[in-house]
Amino acid sequence: MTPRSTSPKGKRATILDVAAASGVSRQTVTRAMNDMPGISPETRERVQRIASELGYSPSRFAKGLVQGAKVSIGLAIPDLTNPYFPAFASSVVEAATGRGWNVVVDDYGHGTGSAVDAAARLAPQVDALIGYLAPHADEAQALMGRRPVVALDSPDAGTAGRISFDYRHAARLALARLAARGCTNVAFLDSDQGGPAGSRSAAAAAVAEEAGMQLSRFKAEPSAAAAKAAVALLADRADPVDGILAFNDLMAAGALKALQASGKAVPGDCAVIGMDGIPLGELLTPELTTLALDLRAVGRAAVGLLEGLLSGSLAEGGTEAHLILRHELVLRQSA
Amino acid sequence: MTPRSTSPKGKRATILDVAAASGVSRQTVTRAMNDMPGISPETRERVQRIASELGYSPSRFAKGLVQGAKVSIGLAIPDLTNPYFPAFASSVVEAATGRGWNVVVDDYGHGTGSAVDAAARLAPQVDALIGYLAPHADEAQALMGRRPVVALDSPDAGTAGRISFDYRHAARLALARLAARGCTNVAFLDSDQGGPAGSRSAAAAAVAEEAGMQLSRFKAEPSAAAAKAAVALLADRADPVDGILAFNDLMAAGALKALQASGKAVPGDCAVIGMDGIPLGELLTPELTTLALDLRAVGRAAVGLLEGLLSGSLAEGGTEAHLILRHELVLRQSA
DNA sequence: CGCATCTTCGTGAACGTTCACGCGGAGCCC
DNA sequence: GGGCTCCGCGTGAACGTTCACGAAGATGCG
Repeated sequence: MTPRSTSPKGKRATILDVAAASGVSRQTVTRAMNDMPGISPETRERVQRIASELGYSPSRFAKGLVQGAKVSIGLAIPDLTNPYFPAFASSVVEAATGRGWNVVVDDYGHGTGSAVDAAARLAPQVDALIGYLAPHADEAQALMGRRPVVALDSPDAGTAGRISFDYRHAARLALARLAARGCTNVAFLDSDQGGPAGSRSAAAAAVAEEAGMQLSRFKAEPSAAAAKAAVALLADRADPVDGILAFNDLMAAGALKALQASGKAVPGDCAVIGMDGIPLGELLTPELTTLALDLRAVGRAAVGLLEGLLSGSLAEGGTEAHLILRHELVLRQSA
Repeated sequence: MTPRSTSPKGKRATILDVAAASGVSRQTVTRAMNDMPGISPETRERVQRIASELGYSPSRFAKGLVQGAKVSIGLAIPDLTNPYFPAFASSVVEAATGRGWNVVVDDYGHGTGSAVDAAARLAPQVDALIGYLAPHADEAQALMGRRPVVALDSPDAGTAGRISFDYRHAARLALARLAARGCTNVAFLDSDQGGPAGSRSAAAAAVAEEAGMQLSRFKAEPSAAAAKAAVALLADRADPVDGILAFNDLMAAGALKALQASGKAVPGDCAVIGMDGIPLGELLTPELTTLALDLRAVGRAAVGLLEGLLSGSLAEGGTEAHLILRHELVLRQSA
């Protein structure tokens, strides 16, 4: 098949190998491979054929070194298994691809790693970083040096860019809805992770206080299974809750399962509102009312912010590179 | 803050800038940055401080060029929005990270792109490729040249590695279950995408024929919403189906919604079996019986295969680098 | 003191590619 | 035929880093 096959284990073919085998110079090989002008069609085709036979593919390092790199960004995500993050990642990848950038993904959720590990892995590989980095956003920025970092949900981080969410606004929408339904004993089903997680429940607590509503708080791991177990305990109490606002849609899904298992009607006996608006919500029974985020907008915003920072058009200390997005209440069946 | 700050728009600081500012040579800077021996603690610390002040971060291209690259692999995925793929991607990322590799993700589903576009974007950036590439796996391998490609669900592709699934086995499990439940009018809810998609329905048809079962076939886009719409039409027919085997879990979820909307009991009036075993299935009502894949095993297998191909320990033409995985029937409520 | 040894640091070379420029020959016009 | 342009192609330089080696000074030992 291959006339002069380099040994499978030997060094990769370089442009010089191709040049020698073709009887031309480096530059002509370059012209052939990159479809540049200044080369005869026959030569181009011959060189391309020989390159293919030799299994030559140009070194991305050499190319990047001389050409000034294609931008590649890192995406640090806690857990691709939680449906929220792929939805977000998808929009980031789309926006980045549209700009001709590529995306290196690191999921630091499995194992015992933290966001810092992900940042450390990504830092030598990328020109910029987007990620859910709390509570280690500052360390991540340090690892990246001058290169821009966009931290999500870390409103107080010292990163070049930030995207956070107006949880007060979200809590207001949700609690108003629950109040309108006549709920009087509402629980916030919180994540037991530290970090910015707290801001969701803190906002809910503050808003409840403002509104004179009573709001209890329960914690569980931010997974459907853990939420289900936690709500199962909750449901059998003497003083049952009649409304649940969950940390995220996954936990809300677990809550629905638990309520259903204990024979409670949703939203009749207990209304449930989720948070973030992942597509999963529509498939549940009953369909999940949720504080939805325009997930594609989040990704677009993150990449757009990064673009501004990379190009330097956003002043570094001057204008705030801090976007605050708002949730919107999507009414479905569960509340 | 920064004594001699390079202008925000100026070229990035190089190792020479750091060397000059520190009054030492390139090599000493290298030693300081990489924690190599042969440098005094004071010098090391001083150089590191100055490097940090200058915002210096080493060029990954220059580094890769001289050191022989860190492996980075491409992951081409049709649609991160479909929960199956993140589940798969997650395990690939985990396995790759464990080996010190990094993963460049390309989602070619949004927009009008095909797997070829993804491969073309990834090819200059990576040392190897994993992906759902059908029906263009061969073009992808061509774009990658000698570098190994592991194609999933493309059993006949000419790629260096392949991972495919024993759909006959899966169909046998599912149809046997439906038959045991007494279903006599079973439908296969198929994806309308071409490619290897066909092999799922073809296997089901063949197995049904063997078993003397009747099996009709309906197509829809492989999304929950489209499946719901398709099944809604199905449900009102004179001769209603009493069992549905779906192309994937997402379509099965849509089917559940449609049946529920038309007042049919699941599994009483119509049993439903999904395919692939994504976590979503457990959250549905009724919980979805499905042909589950060990998703983490799939990712591990793909990365492991790639490792063998990269190291050359798998002969190129000799032993088959083709893994065939089997689904397993997970009984839940829907069938 | 003489010599070896260790520590600390610097210099040439190399990695593989593209960019800027230069050179020879063919064709054209006057 | 002289000069011009255009086509096809080749040569030095540069990108930023690390590797291999060597040099200068300090230290130790007999």
